[in-house]
Amino acid sequence: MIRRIPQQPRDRGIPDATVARLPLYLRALNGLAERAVATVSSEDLAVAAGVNSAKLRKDLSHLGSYGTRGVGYDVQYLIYQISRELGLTQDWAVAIVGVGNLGRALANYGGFVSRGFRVAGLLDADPEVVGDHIAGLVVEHSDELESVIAKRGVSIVVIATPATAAQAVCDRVIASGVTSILNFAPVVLTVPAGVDVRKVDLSIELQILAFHEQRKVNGGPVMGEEWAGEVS
Amino acid sequence: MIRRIPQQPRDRGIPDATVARLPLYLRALNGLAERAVATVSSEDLAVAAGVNSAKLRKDLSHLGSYGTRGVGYDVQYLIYQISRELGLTQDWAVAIVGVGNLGRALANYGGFVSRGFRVAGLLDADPEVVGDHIAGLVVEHSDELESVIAKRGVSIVVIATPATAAQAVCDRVIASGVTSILNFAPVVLTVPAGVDVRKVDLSIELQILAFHEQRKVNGGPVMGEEWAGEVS
DNA sequence: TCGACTTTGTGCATCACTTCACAAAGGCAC
DNA sequence: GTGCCTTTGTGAAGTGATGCACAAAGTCGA
Repeated sequence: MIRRIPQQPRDRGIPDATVARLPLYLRALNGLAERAVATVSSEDLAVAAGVNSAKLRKDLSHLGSYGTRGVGYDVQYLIYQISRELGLTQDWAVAIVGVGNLGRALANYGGFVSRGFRVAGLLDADPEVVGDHIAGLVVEHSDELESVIAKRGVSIVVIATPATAAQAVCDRVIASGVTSILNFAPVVLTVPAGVDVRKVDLSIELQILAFHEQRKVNGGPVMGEEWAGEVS
Repeated sequence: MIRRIPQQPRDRGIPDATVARLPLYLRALNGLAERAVATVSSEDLAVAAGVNSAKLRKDLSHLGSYGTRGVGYDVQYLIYQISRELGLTQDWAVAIVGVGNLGRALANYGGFVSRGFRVAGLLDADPEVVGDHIAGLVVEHSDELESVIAKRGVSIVVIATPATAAQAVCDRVIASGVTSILNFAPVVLTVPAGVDVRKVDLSIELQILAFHEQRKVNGGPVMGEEWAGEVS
C-alpha cells in the first residue's frame, strides 16, 4: 500500500515490516513507563508487544545499539529513540476531510493527540455539518481545503469521505503539496510517485476474520453449494 | 496478528497474504459489476485493485482455475467464487462491544451489511448509553454480553471499548465460545490457541505515515537533537 | 580482580511472498 | 479445420522477513 520513493534510498534501510512494529513497541514501552519500570529485557518487552523476542531485538538493532547486555533496555531512553525514529518528537498537523460518523470518531480519538498528532482542521462538504463544534474545532467547508492546508501547515491528511468523493479530495490535497494520506474510503486512490497512501478498510478485516471462522466451522468453503448464476 | 490453529493444516493452503487481498479484488469486481462489465483480464483487474497482475493471477490460482485463457475472468462468477472462499455467502452475526464514537461509527458503517455482516448487538457498560437507538438497534448493557452472543448466534465480536476494559471483554467473549475477534482497543489481547484476533489501530497507521513523511523532509530523523533524559 | 550469569546483537538457515517469463489453452477470423 | 492472437496458470528465480542459536559484552556478587 506504500509506494516507496525510488530516488531516496532509505538511508539506514529500516525494513517496512520493522517500521510497522515500532508503534507497537512504543505503546508497550509507554505502558511500562506508566508503571515506573526502569529497564526491560527483550523477552519481557516482546511478550508485552505480542511478538517473538528475536524479532524484537533484530528490529531494535536496526535503530542502533540501545540495549545493555546482561541488563536489557532503558525504558525511557528506548521510548525516546523509537519516537525520534518515527518522527513523533515533532508536532504533526493533521486535517480530517469528511466528518461523518467515522470522521467524528477520529477527531475525538485520544490516541492521536498523545502521539504528537494535532488535528488542525475538520472539513466537510455538507452545509448541515459545517459549523458544528467537534473536539474543540469548528467544521469548515471543503472549499477551504487548500487554505486550511496552507495556513495551518498540514502535512498529513485523513480522508474519511464517502468513496465517491475520495479521489477528488485526494487530488486537491496532493495539489496542495501534501504527500502523506491516510485513506478510510473504500477505494484505491491513484496518486503520483512520492506520495504515500495508507489505507484502512474496516470491512476487510472482518472479511479476513470470516475466512478463518469459516475454516474452523466447515473445514473450508461449503462445497455442496453450486454456482447458480449464468456463465457466458 | 493472526494465530493460526496448528491442528488444522489449512486444507488448500491459501497464503495469508492472498487472503488479505481477496477483499480488495472483491471490491474491484463489484465496481466492475455495477458498470455491467461481463469479463475482465487479470491486467485490468489488477489495475483496479492496485496490485501487480502476476500477483493477482497467482492469488486467484490458489482458489482454482476460474479464468478463461485468451479472454479473462467472468466478473459475476469470480465474485461468487471469492465470496464463497471468504465465507461471505453466509450471514455472520456480529456484536459490537463499546458504543463510543468509534462503536457508533462502526454500527453505522455500510460496508458491513453489504458484505454479509449483520450487526446483531450493541453493548456498552455506561448506563447513559444503554437504551440509545443506533443503526436500528437498542444499546444493551454489557452484562447481557453472554446472553446476546448465545441467543443471536454471534460468531464475531468487535471490541471498541477503552483499552482498560478490552481484555476482560475479550475473556468473557471467548468463554462464550466466540473465536473471532476484531480489536480496536489499543492493547495486545491475550487469547488461547484457536482464537483469531485481528487488530486495527488508527494511530499506528498515522505513525507509519509520520515515519515516511519525516524521511522525505529531513532525509531521516533529526540527528542534532540530543537525548535530554537520564540514562541508568 | 575474577568468574558466573544474564541478555544483547547478529550470522545463518529457513520460510513465505513476489515477480518474471513462458508454455499451454482457448477464442476467433478466414 | 488451421493458424494467429490473447491471456491464463505456473515453474523457477529473486527478495525479504523470520527465528534459531550462539559469541560477545556487559553486570554483579564475592
